[in-house]
Amino acid sequence: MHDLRMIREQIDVLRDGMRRRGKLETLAPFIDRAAEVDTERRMMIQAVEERKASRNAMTQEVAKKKRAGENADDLLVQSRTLSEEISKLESELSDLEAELQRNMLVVPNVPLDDVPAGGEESNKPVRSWGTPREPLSVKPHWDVGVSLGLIDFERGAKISGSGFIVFRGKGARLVRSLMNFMLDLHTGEHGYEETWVPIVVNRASMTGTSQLPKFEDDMYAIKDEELFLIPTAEVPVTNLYANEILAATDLPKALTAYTPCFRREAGAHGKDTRGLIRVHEFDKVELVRYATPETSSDQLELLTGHAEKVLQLLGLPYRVILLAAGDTGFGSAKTYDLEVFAPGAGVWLEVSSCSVFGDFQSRRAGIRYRPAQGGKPRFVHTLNGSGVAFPRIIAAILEHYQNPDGTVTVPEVLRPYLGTDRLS
RNA sequence: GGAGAGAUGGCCGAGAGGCUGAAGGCACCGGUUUGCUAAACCGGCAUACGUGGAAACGCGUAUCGAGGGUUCGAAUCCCUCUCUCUCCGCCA
Repeated sequence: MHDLRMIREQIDVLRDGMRRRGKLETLAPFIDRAAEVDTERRMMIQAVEERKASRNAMTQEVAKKKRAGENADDLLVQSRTLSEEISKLESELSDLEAELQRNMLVVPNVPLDDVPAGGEESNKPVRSWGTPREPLSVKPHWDVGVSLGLIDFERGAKISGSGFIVFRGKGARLVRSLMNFMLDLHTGEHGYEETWVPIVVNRASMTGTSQLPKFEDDMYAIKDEELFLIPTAEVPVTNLYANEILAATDLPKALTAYTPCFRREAGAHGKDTRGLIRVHEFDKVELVRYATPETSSDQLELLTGHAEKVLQLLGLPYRVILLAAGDTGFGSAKTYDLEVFAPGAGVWLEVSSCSVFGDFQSRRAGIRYRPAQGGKPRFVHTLNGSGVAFPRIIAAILEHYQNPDGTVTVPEVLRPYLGTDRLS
């Protein structure tokens, strides 16, 4: 955990941010307490360091006397007393730091100024692409997927549980095709470096990208190991440069990764859970960018465009929603959701969430860069977005491309990967 | 899983209780000099926190894998953990 200090001038910014999220009432006590603790902490640091300074002086003096063969017993006694005081004050100091951190870790990021205040109802459609089919004019994907032999829900539930999916035949190959198509696009056309990362990470990584401590219940943990299954490749990929200082010439840095993602979805039972809409394990290609503070807003537009490109090439109608402050994720400063229309289920499905985090994650994870003219290291800004999540894309394909006879036309870009132009 | 060795600045590498934020070298940056390049020489070159300052920068504290301990004092001694390497076992 790197840098969660309360900067006194920031209190108003934090409070305003929480107000726009509609969370000021619940979070103000934490912010106010953090500010108090921070003041105490600074005083404590001074008290400790004063004593250390005089102890150091004594130590030098002792060394000098010893070399000169003089007696230093009085200094030894004084120094010992000082050391006892110091260790007492230091333990108080570490209590204060723990308390500061506890308070700050539960405060979400401050939304950017152009993020609408309010909750979900204030989400703002930004643009849309393509023409959706008539709602409920086709069969839902859970019917077609099963009847075409692409998805085996029962056996997924049998071997793992509800919300775990088995794809078979062309269905399985479709998953593989999506992975290759998306990675090829992002590495070939959009300049991302492909990475292949662990899907099990430690607590520090989970805290670095701000999944912890808030969302521990949403994660699968490996018993007795302090390891977690990742809910998104954002976690391992963003943490790749944790506690490092990058060169200015490294920025912007663009990384992509395919991974499975694991989410317990605690408390989400019964809501939009049919078929492939909400599952515990799913696949996703993720886009991660590191940028300078000056460029991060533009980088969000760029990254969102890269995710949109996937949907355009797949020919799936979608819309882009700017999330209101209250609906924006914990660590995000601004988020665009990409939703595709699934005409069989009759719903818009979020397939990507593109966010800029400012220095919220990089402070926690300690990701910095050295500005070009050799200045002090600064925190990078981090961004990420799905590019994109598979199951809902598969749902959309099975519905949007469904023919009257129940077969499904394969989007052109996938044909080379899937080896067929029709699922039947 | 068992046995052993190790972890020092961007890199290499000394140091083995006090005078070490850390020798020396390399890399890098600035300068001098020499037709250019190169070389030589001189200088600079970690991070964080606290504090003062408009700033330049100053002062203090901490940091030799991490955390604890011993000691007046720890890179140096002790303990725990993590990671790396070698050998053995097991294994996709």
